[in-house]
Amino acid sequence: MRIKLSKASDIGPLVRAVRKAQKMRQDDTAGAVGVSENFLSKIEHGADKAQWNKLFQVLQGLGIHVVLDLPEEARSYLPKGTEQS
Amino acid sequence: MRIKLSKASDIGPLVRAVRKAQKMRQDDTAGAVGVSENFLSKIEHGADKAQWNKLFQVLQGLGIHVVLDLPEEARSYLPKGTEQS
DNA sequence: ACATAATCCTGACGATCGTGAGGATTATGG
DNA sequence: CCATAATCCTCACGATCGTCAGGATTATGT
Repeated sequence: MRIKLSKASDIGPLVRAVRKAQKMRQDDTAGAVGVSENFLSKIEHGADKAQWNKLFQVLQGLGIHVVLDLPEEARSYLPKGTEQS
Repeated sequence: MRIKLSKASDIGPLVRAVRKAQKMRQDDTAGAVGVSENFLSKIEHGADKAQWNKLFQVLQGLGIHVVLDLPEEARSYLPKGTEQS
């Protein structure tokens, strides 16, 4: 299921949906993923100033893949060995 | 052109590739997007602790779309009105 | 090789983060 | 309706950010 973000804060509700689907509490997923419960709570509510690595950590922990859709013209400037998908 | 991120820092080189494809200097894109040249430089080199909103700001400015790929089970927990793609 | 452009690096500053702990508030189910 | 779970909120603290300014380093083109 692929969803395009239109605002930085759009990521929050998606995180929550996936956690709910996992039948987990903020408490455990936070622990399992390695962030504070406070942090996860703020994220789910759309806090958009979080640090990218922490946020990515949460996404990975929940099994959410991040895909970037970039203009075709950029292809030739990509570092070699860049994976598709 | 879709690329899946495997590390948080993977985003950097992609930003650079798109900027190059635009024939722009860090200087201008930074200005156009509303961040410092220093910030953009660090991002392109894989700085992963940047704030998500600033980073997203750069992606948007460059025309890079962010797509989240989440498990199908999460569908029913999504807030209504969630856009696909 | 040279001159200039473009990028990178460093340090300092104010602003903001993420965490932990504690208490309020809201859901859940018996 | 009540008890408990789950989530949220607030505060203070140390850590880190993003910006600016300046100088170094690396690319580019002639």
